[in-house]
Amino acid sequence: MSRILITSALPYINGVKHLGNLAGSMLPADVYARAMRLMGHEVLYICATDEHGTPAELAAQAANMEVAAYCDKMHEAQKQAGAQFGLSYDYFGRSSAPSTARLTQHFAQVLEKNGLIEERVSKQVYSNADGRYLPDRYVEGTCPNCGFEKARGDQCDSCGKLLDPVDLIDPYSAVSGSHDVEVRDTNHLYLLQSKMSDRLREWVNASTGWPPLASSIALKWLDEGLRDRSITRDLDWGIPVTDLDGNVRDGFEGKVFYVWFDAPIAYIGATQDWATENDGDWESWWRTDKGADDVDYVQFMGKDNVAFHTLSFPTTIMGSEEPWKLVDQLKAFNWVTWYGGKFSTSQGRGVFMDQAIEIAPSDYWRWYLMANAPEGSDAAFTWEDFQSSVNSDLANVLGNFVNRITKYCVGKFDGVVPSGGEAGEAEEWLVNELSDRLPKLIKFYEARDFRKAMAETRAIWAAGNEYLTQAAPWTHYKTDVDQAAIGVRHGLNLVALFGIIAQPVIPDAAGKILDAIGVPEDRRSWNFGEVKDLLDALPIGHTVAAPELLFSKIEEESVAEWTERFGGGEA
RNA sequence: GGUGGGGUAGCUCAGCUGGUUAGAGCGCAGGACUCAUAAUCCUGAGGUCGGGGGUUCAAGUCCCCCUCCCACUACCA
Repeated sequence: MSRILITSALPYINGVKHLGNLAGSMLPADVYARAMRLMGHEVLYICATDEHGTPAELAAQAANMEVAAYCDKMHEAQKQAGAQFGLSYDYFGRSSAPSTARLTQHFAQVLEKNGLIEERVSKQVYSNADGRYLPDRYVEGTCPNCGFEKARGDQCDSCGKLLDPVDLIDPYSAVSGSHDVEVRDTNHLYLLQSKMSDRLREWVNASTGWPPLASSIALKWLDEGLRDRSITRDLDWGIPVTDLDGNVRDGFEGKVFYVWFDAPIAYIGATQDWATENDGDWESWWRTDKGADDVDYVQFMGKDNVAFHTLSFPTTIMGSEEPWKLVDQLKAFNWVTWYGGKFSTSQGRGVFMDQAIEIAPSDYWRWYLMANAPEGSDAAFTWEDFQSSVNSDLANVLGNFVNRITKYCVGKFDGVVPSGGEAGEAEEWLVNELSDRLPKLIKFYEARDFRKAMAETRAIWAAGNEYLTQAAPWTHYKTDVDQAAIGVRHGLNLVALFGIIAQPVIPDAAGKILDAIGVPEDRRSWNFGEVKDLLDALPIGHTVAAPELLFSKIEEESVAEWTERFGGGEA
């Protein structure tokens, strides 16, 4: 038994997330959380919406809403989408909650006291028409290098050169289009990450079990030299910068913390809110002096978030010199690509969570996205693969197995688990197969190797079909009902086992299977023990039902329709 | 430009510190079975492991060069 703290990278507030976001952090974290719970570990799975920053303000403006109200609305929308996908958060909080604000202000003060934060003056473009400072990417103008007229302040999309917004010719606001912009001096707090380089490198080098993707990105940044980052912005929406008395710091009116400073802190804030609402003890998860030293902390994220989780946030934690829990394991994912390109919110490319749930049950998506998780490299999404995964793995291998044996039992044995029969070669083969595969399945889950865990899950399901072919109860039934009975009995127990191992990834279908077969709640955990006993776990005489059809197949017409509707197949 | 990740059977991908005839799923071909969602099971055909050079008794696996794809490049999250 261990205590495992799990967080998935905070989904940003400006819209319902697409399947790439789901596959890269929330879903694998959920599957892992479920598996660890089944193995008897004490799990706390925390997530939250990331609500601060310029895009939130602009999205609210576009929706013609106040930012706070917009965030309220989108938080609920994301919470609902998560619930529809069965994401089993222990708590789904918000980075805009007071808890995170207090912690953020606390960390900033402690870091400044420790000499890791200092105030500096920088130049920033101010738009008079918009009444706001503009982040680099919201300033557009003519590229000084190639003459492209819609170059962004941070980079020219035409020639690819990195730019500084003050170099743009005839700059204008990308928000309003106004050319009434000017460069102003503005003071900000800087996090002196460079001072932490050595400690961070030592820590990264000492970390084991990180995927190469995570450690290589962290080391790359360290090798290039960490730059000191501004952690405040000229915005209204966010966490105010305060002094020791809790008042707004002098000269920081109209400024707030940068979202990437406070977002990871929301992991802690959300845990506090979980504790408040559930009579829990947040300190035992986050304070190493209050019991968190035995916690195994695992973070899930897309590759774009690695640097923040391996460098920026650890700087905050370590630099505080307070006994906060640091991350132990990171699981970083590549992208799910959409017909050769990226999923894109702005261009409406790809499938979003709310649309996905409309066209297929969550289990279908969960299985497909995990079986094809972008672990080693980017993974291509195609409708044909989705169809093939669902039809072959879920409908044919698992669904049909459950269906064939339960219906046969109902038809020939009145739905009662039969006694009798003697174990032979088929049974020996099955025991060996399961004895070999179940430990591997557990190992893959523990190592967070999702593709392999799914392949193993499928292989175990397939072994059930193979066993039935060998045992052939329908053949024995004609001459020796007892011999047919052992095949049916083991088949039914396999149904139960298949449901049990399916729980982390396809919880809805697994629940239906286990309910139909009558496996009580307290017998659904992953304490496998002797394989022989697993095959006789259901009591003789116990009544089972044939569940409703678990998975209906995805027809060609659906694929065609979705391809048409979502624009899949374009270059 | 820099950095990182990729280029392995028709498709999607495994192949850790180099070592017997390079693997899986899907698809395809043939066969078996008939309990089942025309499902399942068995067998098989398919690869000069992006290209070239090198190290080694031995390289998909290490080194160099070339080439193609993707991501990141820090005030976008």
